[in-house]
Amino acid sequence: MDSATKDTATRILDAAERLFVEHGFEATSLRTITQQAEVNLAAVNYHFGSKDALFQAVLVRRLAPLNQQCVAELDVLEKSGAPITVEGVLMTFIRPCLALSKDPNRGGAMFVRLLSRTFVENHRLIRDTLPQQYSEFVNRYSKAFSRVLPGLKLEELAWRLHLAFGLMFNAFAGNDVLKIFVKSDIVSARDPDTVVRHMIPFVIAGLTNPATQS
Amino acid sequence: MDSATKDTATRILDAAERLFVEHGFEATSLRTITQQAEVNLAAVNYHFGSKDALFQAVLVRRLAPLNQQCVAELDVLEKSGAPITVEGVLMTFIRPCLALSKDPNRGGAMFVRLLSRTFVENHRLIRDTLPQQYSEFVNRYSKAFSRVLPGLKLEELAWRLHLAFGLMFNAFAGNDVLKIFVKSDIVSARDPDTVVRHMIPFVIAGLTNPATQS
DNA sequence: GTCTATAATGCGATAGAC
DNA sequence: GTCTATCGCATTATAGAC
Repeated sequence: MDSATKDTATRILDAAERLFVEHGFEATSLRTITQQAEVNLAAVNYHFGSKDALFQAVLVRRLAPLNQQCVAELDVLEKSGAPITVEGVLMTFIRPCLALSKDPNRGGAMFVRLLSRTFVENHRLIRDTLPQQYSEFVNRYSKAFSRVLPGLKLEELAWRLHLAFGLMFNAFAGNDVLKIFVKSDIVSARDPDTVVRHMIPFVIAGLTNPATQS
Repeated sequence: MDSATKDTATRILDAAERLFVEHGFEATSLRTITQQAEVNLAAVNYHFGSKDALFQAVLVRRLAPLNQQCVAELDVLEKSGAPITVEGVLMTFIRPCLALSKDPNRGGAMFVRLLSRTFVENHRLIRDTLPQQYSEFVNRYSKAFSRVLPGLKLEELAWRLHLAFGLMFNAFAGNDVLKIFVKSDIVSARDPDTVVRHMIPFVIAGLTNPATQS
């Protein structure tokens, strides 16, 4: 669908998504959003009610489907009867994220970065609304990983998942700035396939590591 | 030193550090900063020149010493003659960060979180000034890790360091929000010792992992 | 160095015509 | 649904007295 043919609400969501990830929520004004979306300033409050509500709408538009896809992939895996591995469970999360990252029409790459940024910003809207959205996600992945990592204590498993998902969102976000820690001309953190190719073995190694700090 | 006896510039730096990490740069006003610092509003522009310059001052106040400590620890390790391991190199980075995280007088925990947040926010001031500050840091750690991870191609090493340092800053930041991915009542991401205890084996496993994605 | 007062600008939100 | 105009408020920054 061409940009000019999208309705006003969608044009606002697209522009807001792009600008929020680029400059952050607070630094992005409704005036800039409506200007880039080529709609009237008052349209934001007409369609969404407030800037906060717009932010929430930007998130749930893609988060709900992404969430459902992950759970659906888990369903398929668990009902397939095939032997379930750590990599298998991991890929049910990575595949939908990767698809989102690579789909320009869905503004995917933007959104995954926005999600990562939103976590770090610890935004008030997210603290309240996002945990509910994710309760099934958390429960399903906790159980799935505990099945394929049976040797771990509950606390150890929780910590490894905490670190693993943090790493993956960070990597998907593809921040150029982190490249200052390595040769910046070697690592191109923006190509999703390359990111995932290096991310997977690193995460699996961390999750399955037999050693535990004394 | 008691808070009331600190000079104006220091009081401003302390308040700004705390508020920037709590609400972000854009969402923190000079009015709030000067109010919490119990100094006059005009003092910020007198001592620092602008809000941007204040932000930069907040960062370099702790970043420069932290940087030097890491390099100094690397010096000690490399001149000790003892066999150098991945964990040994890693700890030269983790120890100063951990010390900073645990020193309340240095506002340490606040600062490490601010650093992580600043990376993700990809702030314009950081894109320009921070890479210079870190050029020696990057060179030293690149060489040190290539010595203890001799089997890796240059690109593979760069990616692992990219992922490892991203993970560590993310973990040091101790964002509560990431806990929604795991049982939130088990993982207490705010105690630096606990974070490090779980972080170290995970990172080492990822760095030393013999497997490479086909 | 510290303060008051204020300039200059931008913000989110809304009223009301069409 | 869309638009103009504007309200009320907050912001950074500065001028100038002390």
